[in-house]
Amino acid sequence: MFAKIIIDISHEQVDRTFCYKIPDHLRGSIDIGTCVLVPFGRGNNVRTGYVMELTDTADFDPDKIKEIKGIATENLPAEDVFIKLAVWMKQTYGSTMYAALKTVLPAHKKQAALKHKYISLKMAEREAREYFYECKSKNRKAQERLLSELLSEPGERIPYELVTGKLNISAATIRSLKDKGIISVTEEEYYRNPVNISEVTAKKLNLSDEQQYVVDKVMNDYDNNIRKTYLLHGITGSGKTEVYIRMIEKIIERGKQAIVLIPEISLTYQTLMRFYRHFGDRVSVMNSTLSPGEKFDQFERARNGQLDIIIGPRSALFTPFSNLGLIIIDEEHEPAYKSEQMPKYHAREAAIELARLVKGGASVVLGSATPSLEAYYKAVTGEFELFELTKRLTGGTLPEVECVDLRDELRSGNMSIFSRSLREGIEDRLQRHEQLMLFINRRGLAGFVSCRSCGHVFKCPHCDVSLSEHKGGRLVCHYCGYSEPVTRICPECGSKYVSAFRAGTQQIEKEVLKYWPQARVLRMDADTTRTKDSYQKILTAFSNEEADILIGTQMIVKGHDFPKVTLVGVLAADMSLYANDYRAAERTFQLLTQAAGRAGRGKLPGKVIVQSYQPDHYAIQTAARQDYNAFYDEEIAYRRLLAYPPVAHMMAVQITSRYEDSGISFANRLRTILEQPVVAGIDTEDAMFNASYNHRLNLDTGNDTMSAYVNGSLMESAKPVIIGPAAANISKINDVFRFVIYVKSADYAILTRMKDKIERYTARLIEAGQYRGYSVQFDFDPINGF
DNA sequence: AGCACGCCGACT
DNA sequence: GTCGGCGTGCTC
Repeated sequence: MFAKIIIDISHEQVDRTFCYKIPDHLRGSIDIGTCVLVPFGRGNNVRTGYVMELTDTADFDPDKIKEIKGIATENLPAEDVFIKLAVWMKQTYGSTMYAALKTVLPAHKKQAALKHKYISLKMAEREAREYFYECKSKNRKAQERLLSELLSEPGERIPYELVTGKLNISAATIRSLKDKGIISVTEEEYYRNPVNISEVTAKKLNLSDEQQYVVDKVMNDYDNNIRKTYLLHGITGSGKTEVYIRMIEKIIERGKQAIVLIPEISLTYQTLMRFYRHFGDRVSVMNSTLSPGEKFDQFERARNGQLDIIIGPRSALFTPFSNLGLIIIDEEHEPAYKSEQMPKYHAREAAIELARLVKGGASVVLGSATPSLEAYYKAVTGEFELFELTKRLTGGTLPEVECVDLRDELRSGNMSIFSRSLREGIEDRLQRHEQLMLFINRRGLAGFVSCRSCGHVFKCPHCDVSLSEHKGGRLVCHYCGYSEPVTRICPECGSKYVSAFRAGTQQIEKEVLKYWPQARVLRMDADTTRTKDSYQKILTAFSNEEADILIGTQMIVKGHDFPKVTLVGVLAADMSLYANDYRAAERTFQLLTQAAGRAGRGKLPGKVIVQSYQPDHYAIQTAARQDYNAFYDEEIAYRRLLAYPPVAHMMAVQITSRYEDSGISFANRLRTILEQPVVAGIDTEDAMFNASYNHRLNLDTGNDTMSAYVNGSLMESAKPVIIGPAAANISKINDVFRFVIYVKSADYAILTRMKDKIERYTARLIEAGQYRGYSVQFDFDPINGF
């Protein structure tokens, strides 16, 4: 009957839906996402708009509702794809259509001028001057202001913004002067380009057999019209970037364009330069430091065919190329690919969906030295094609890794943060004038509590995650709400060395200077990198050997070459192991592997010393051996056992409330909604859900052993498991209380259905005016805690 | 954004 | 009274 439509005007005041009637002859051909023509405003000017919602009831004065005029046919094909992507996002991750649309159409917010408008005199100067005096005498103040400005510099043109801004002249005044032929408004298009290199200077490197195989396979598939997702698992230094560049070259030869996603632009400056040197001004970059205008212009350049490649963070996915052929996601495992705003989409999944939606389809290439469990799982099960790059091209050998047991150190009376082995190593490097890095793993510093004598960590008995110490003197589990009182005596060994372990970069710096006052130390953490270029400055200084020791957090282990570094010390490697989420081991492995990859990149052999209280933990052991497959096997078994992603899926229902009590009771009400057995016949959607749900539960396992096993394992967890509500990880922000319910199921579609149920419930509450001070958000397969 | 409505000063 | 510029507010 009615359609809620977003009008295609980039202005905040009309940035919402308007309700229109669907005429009979258009019924059936209008769906969510359809681009329609509608009369808008007092003049009933026809504008394009996007259908966001179809409803049977109008929430507006029926007499004032206008009819949809028709369907916009000359719509940009790229835009169409993005509307579909927005619909997919809304359905997959749960958000308003408007939020999904805003995410996907960044060009929609056109704050910056694509064209610069100028105002100049059209009339001859003498005539204009006469008119100016006329205005003066007739008290046409606005016209007088404008003309006086124009006549002060005849022949000059004044920027339009200056006229409407500083001179405070309304558009109506300008229009009337223009209609009288006194002034003319000229528009000049120009694009800002953040890349200032236009020469192609890179020389072609010879690919190794491994690299060449990947390029050939992907391109052969492409030419044979096979579109799929590839996972490129290549150890650090195995030349992934060169593979990307070669594939992009070939995609461009076929008249297609490519998107390259990278986690954080500031961290990969060298990589960026390689792309610039290869593709000159056919490549552009998108990142958060660009102004909205620059961002908009890059999208326009892409739309107009001036670009072949865009490099940027996850939002670069929404670049409106007309013939997208390839999407590359570098460092695919990085958590930055998951959006923290609604819709909480994952760039990897969104890229795959986008590749499916674009005309002719696109290929997706994921690259990482330490692939996410998600990607590797899909590679193992055959959904992605796996490539391995096993040889280091940079020549350096893999470093020797030594694991130190900090419990032993304590037992032999060493209370310092440096083990004897690490101290010797530092001493040695300082004497030989070689460089070293000290890496503190600060992930998961939420205050896990452990025994420094035996390494015992306090864990939740139901969830296998560590407990966090809360102010109230209790240890609390953030997954299920379990809590127990804090004890200061270890239940395992009876020692009194139980504490929430904390250590920061400052303490390490202090400690270093205590032992080696002559050492030149650089420290890199959130404090020292607050200003704009400080990050690059510190790295450059260290690279120029202005310091002997670089101390830092995660930041220092990402993809930088320091040939003089021969020792990397990892202090407290297990800090991130007991973060209270199921991805703790995966993150630890990734960080340690990256840290280890920093040593011995030049001619000198490297050494890594890993200190931890749990040196036997598989994440530490496998990272020390640089053995991804062994890590994967252990980790996937754990995920399977506890039905965590990627084996099963997990939906976090995140609830906020102004009041603690009503928040809890609201959360509990949501739980009962989630628990309710779905009775067929209540409504079609629920009936459909019920059918698919039962169908999935009764599904028989196939004959094939592998798939039978996978299905069998999935079968057990297809029935949704509801955990909570519990207080969120951060239980209160700005006096708003936060709660979370987790639902696990092997079947993503079941979770989606449950999300829809909640959405319908909250919609009903809103209608009844009983939804005061709450908000509900969804996070599927969450990466960041709530 | 873009349009019309209505207020207000100036002129018949 | 009337004409026309200019600011304001609304758009299904």
